[in-house]
Amino acid sequence: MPFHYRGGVTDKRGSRATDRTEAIMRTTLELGEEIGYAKLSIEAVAARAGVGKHTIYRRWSSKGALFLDSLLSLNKSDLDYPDTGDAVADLRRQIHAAIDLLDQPPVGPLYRALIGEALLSPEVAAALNDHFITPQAEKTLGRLKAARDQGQLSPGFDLDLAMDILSGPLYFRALITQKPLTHEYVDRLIEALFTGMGPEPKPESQGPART
Amino acid sequence: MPFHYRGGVTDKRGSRATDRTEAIMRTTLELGEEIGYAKLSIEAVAARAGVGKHTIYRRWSSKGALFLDSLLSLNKSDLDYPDTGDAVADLRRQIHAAIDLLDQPPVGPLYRALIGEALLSPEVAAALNDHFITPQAEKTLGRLKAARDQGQLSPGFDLDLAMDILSGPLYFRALITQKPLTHEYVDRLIEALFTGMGPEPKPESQGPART
DNA sequence: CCTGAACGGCACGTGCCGTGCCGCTAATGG
DNA sequence: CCATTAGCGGCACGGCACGTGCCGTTCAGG
Repeated sequence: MPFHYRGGVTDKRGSRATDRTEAIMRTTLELGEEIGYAKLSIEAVAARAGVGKHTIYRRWSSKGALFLDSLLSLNKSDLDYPDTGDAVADLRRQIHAAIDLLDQPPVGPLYRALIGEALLSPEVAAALNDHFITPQAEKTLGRLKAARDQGQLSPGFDLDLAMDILSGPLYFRALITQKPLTHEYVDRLIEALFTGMGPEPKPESQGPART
Repeated sequence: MPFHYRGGVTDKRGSRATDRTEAIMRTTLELGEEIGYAKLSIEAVAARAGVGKHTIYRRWSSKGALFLDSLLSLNKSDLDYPDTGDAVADLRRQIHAAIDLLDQPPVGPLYRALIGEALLSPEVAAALNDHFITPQAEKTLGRLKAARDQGQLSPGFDLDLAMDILSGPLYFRALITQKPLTHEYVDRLIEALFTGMGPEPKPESQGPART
């Protein structure tokens, strides 16, 4: 069931409506993979899905809104965090899972396009933040906070900044410089975050411990 | 003079052609600020600039290409790096200048839209990388490399990773979470990069505290 | 079974795209 | 100084997708 900005919250729609909704989103992803988001048109989705354009416009206010819902409908597992007691290991595992999902085909290119659309459309940006970016960040922040409360991180640990340093470089690579995201890169990033890349040469290279 | 993907490299165009080119780019920025990039149309630019559509299409292959050139034409100083001998201070100064230019109106919203367009158009993405992202990164890498060669950084210092950690969080904030970029934030980021945010409370100093 | 909301199909007006043509302008080279 | 010619503004065109209106049909809930 989509977030569909238009359409009431009541949602007493029956099975027929649900069928249409799912068929439209499925077709959207299908066409999106084939021709790319930029060339995607609501007319084409309607035609292939065997649906009237009204049926789409009744549910979504724009191509971006439709695409956002379609993509998020894939995010079944929702990238939930493990909590094994070892915060760094949990972070590592979760971020590995995130890049495997979000940076690889078929989702990767579509997610990339979705962010592009969000940068051009404030409505899509707000919806993307509310329904994906923020919830995801909350999970990371929650895990970090638990670690701090358990004494695994210093009391003054800046959760938000750590969050940015964990996510920022990944988005920067995926969206801007378009270099590959690998597990190895994530590991280097995490190590750098915790041990620093100090102006003075580091005493020991490997391991999370420093000094 | 624009990069204009179409149009020969010979460029024996006279002053009239240059006048038109500059007028078009000026009008593009003007209209872009007024109604936003998304609603910008080449027809509207042509009309306001008092120019035929051909005159635009002769120079640029797309709205994105025109917009890219128009924006880059503002980047006079090119965000050149100082080299005072203190690498960290130089980095700090340069990044402060960068966010003052790129994240504040009028450039901020336009640059944001440009990246959105780049995420939807491979051609624009390639041109943006070639003409701005990569050159800018090279400058940062060059400054870091000089610092490493001078012994201010450890011999094994990962230049590329440091580059990502310096840029990534800023783009992440500006583009994704849409939180403000302040000099104070940049300072915290730089400190975290070099000193780390260690898993265990740091022995000396009071850690990467906010302040 | 009945009723009404939702639906598919079709058509319409609108806006912008990218291109072709036409007559003019102005920079260039002899 | 003038002839040449590329570049130019203006206009029109076909094409496409948008978003909406209408009409007859379908189907789920009462």
